[in-house]
Amino acid sequence: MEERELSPTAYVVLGMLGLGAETGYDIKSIVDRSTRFFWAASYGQIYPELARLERDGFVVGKLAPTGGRKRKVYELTDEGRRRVAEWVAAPPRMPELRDENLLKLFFADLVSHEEALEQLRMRRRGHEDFLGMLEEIAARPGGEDPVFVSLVFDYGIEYARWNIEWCKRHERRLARREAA
Amino acid sequence: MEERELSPTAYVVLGMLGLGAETGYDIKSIVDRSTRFFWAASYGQIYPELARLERDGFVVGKLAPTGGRKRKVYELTDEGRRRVAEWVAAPPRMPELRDENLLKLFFADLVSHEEALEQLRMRRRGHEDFLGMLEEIAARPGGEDPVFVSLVFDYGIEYARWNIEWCKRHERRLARREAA
DNA sequence: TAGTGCATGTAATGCGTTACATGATTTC
DNA sequence: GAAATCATGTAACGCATTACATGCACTA
Repeated sequence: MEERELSPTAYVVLGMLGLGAETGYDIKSIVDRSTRFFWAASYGQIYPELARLERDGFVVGKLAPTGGRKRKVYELTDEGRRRVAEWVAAPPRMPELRDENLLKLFFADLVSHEEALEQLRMRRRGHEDFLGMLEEIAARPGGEDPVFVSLVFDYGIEYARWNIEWCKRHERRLARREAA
Repeated sequence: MEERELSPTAYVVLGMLGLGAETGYDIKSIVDRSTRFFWAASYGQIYPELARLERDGFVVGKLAPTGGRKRKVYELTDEGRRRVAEWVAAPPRMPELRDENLLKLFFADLVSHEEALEQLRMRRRGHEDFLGMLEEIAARPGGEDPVFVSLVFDYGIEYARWNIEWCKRHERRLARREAA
């Protein structure tokens, strides 16, 4: 009996249930405040994924309407819990990110030096906005997050700061070079 | 007349031709030594994309076999050149990376503290290997790269180093916490 | 009563990977 | 003579986004 491979998004669903999410809607809104920056998920994935995971016995759902409003709450089964834990502990793959803005920078030799430098500045501003957004989320009241949840949140903040510094440094360098 | 939207991968193809690549094979091997780390591309995308781009007038290809070996070299048209340049100069989107390993870390509260810490260590090692790979590529002889090509390469190296430091810092912190 | 938030889902389309299939040329 | 590299492509499948469609509950 082969174990079906699960997609990262399937693990997001399982993981969020593990951390206390109850409904599909729940999962989506938690994702939007947390993992979205390094792993997004849409309703178009979440609901069908919940159905598949239920079919395969990784989660169980029961109807729990609030008044006349349809609502289905899910829980991990032991099997589901085992699978997420297995995935979490498994060795990571080679880092491979997907950053369209970096791609633009890579090809910036195809435009004028001034436009290229401007792209670098825009990248910096993008990360400044990103940092602002994270700080706003951090400022919102809310219960204490689990250790690794806040660790990763902290990663986001530091990542943004590091990017801002990196951009500034190279903005200066390339501006000097232009003059020289 | 609406302008067809091009995918980031279409821009990779156009951009690589702009930087001197000639064939589909060429594009793939340059991608594998450069943008792969933040934007990969496979033959299954590159060849059909070249065909579409030719159909739409962004590139022109001509057959240029080497001996009996089939070979088609492509060039940007003015229109193609205009489109890449436009894309390169356009404002970037909100940063959004896709990092499965960060996802694992995010859910690490679902496993034991020891396993979670080990995941953090594995992340560090992953970035150490990544750094090693980049340094090896850097050490290989090869002509001078364009300014922004080497800028982005440098980004990769610094990104790896920053990640290693970040992991080390938090490994120490979480190890202390465990003792306390 | 209008707007926002809670809640569930589907359909169309497009993006991307993997595996497969083929064959010539160069280098060791 | 074998292995690596150059070279082109297709087919199947799965992943992900976007837009659409629906409707209840709460609050200003």
